[in-house]
Amino acid sequence: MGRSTRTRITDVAKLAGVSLSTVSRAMNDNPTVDPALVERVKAAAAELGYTANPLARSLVLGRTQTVAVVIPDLENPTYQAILRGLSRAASTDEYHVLIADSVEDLDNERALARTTRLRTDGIVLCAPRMPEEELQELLPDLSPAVVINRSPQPDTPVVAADYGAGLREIIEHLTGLGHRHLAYLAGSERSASHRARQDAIARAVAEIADLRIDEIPTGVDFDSGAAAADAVLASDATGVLAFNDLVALGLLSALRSRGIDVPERLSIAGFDDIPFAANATPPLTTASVPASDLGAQAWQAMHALLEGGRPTAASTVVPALVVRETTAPPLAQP
Amino acid sequence: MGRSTRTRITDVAKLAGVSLSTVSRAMNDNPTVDPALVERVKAAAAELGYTANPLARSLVLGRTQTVAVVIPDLENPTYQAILRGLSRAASTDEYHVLIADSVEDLDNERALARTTRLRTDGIVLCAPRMPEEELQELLPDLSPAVVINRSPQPDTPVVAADYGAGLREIIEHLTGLGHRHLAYLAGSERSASHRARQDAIARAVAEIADLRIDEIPTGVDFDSGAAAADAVLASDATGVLAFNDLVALGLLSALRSRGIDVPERLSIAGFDDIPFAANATPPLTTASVPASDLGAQAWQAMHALLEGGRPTAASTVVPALVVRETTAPPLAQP
DNA sequence: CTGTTAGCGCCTTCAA
DNA sequence: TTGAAGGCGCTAACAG
Repeated sequence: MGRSTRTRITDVAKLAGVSLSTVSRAMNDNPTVDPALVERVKAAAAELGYTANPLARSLVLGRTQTVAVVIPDLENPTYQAILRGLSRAASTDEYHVLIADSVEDLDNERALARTTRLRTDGIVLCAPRMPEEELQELLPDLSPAVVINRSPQPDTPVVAADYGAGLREIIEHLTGLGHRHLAYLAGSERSASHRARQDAIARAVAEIADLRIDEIPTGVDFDSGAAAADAVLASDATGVLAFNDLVALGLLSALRSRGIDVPERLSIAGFDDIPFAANATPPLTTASVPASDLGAQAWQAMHALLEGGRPTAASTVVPALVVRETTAPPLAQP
Repeated sequence: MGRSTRTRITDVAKLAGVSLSTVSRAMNDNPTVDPALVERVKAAAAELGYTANPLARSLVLGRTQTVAVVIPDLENPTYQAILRGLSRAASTDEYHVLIADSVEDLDNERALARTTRLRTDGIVLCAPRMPEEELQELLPDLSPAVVINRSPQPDTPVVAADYGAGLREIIEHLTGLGHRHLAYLAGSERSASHRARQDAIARAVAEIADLRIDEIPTGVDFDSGAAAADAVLASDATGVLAFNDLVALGLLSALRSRGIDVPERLSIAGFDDIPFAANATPPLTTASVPASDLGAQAWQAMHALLEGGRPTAASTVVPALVVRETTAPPLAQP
């Protein structure tokens, strides 16, 4: 790099007065080299500022020390946290991360996964809205791969948050406060986490007396949440289960600007516990998904695949209910 | 990838009944190939699902179609936005992004920059707190490189937000409202943007009658802002210039929980316009730094370096004042 | 323990 | 227009 062409292994060999294979061996700490030579070689390498060209090594070794991460949207705090956890964990093991943001474009997603995989040793796929069959068709071509937040896969480790369990905690919190009519602001219909929540809702409705939960199709971002305010009010629900914190915060903001008190008039619970959830006004009750842990665990699974060779068991993280100030008992009915 | 070893160029050659050089030429759309052969080769390639191994190409072509991005902290919304803008712009030009999060570790930062650069065609360095001399020593080894949010560099394009101009706008906004005693919550002393702001403050104090601005060492995150509440109150300032939105929001939160009204009792202005600034309560007045544009422009500069060969002029983005509801005229003095 | 040789998979002169 | 041969920079058998 820099101005002239980089120094190669032969330059070091020449300076140290040995063959290039000795240099290679010495630089890789191969024990079958005379310690005196090792020293001479390393001195020569240091003098020339030599580092082996990683590309050439990759080609011959068949590994790049790099993994690809495909993320649907770098703007979403949850995916940012996953990326961060993954990136930091990987760097601990001296691996690099190639990042691919599909910008929520499903077609793009497959292509990106395929092409980035070619440049790396493995891929971590975070594609919550890819149809299941498409995923199953894609995964064999991607191996070794790790998948985040999807249902279990045949030959691929899955690292997922248990959205159903998290939602159940929230529902129990609200029913415990006395709520019997809730609204669920549904995000993307196609996501696995949405299905997990629907299951949790169905079970809760079956198990908890008098409980009713209306589903309101909404979206996944702040503006969607704000836009759902009228529908929420029309539903007469006394508590809201938002698809995620962004939606909850959007709804919260829209309600406040209409002069509607939260939690007095309406309780709101989010999901994820993004950084600002705790700093909202009022602070948001939510289920905390340790997204950066998800990323770190995804790396552990990938690392096991890469070094160990055998897939680890699927790992699940359970969101923790965080009760803050957007939930309270419902108003006494007249 | 997948189970067996990938198909190589010779497999395609065999199936198409041509030499491997013809396959190479055909796949790269070299015009000196018989159209009939091109078709036959591409059909064979398609049948085998062949794609040239990017590693091998990289080695022989001397380019990886990848750039490295070094970021001090993937948790910071500004850097996230820079990464996002950069990543999306680069993918438009068919480039990949290798990401390196130095986790605010300065030693790490240099090493990371050097090693990731070896695997890529160029590097975008976002290292606001690296000492200037260290940067100047490092950059020649990194070329081609682009630097974000630093003062101009000898042979390296710099893409920067004009923090001084942004702060000046905020100061004028506040003095226009009648404030004459402000507090500046300083972030990291070593960052270039901090120096730019100090200059802006010095100029403003010299030019605007009766204006006084106290500097309070604070920090760069939410908690630092919250922790500065007492110092701010003790200063008797009527308006606050926060180092960034995180600090402003932290201060805002701490003041509210002490029952102090913003903006009635104290005006607060942030900096950056991170996603939640608009949704804070009250919505935060700030200077909007289009961080994802910064990232996109950094890519443009890098792309020019990579393809064009010559550095582009330094580009600067000017933050735009966004007046929301945390600033108001000061209370009339008794 | 060290040097020579053969690739990793591909692109690209050089001849034909 | 096509094929054969060399080499990108490195590692790993294979001899010595």
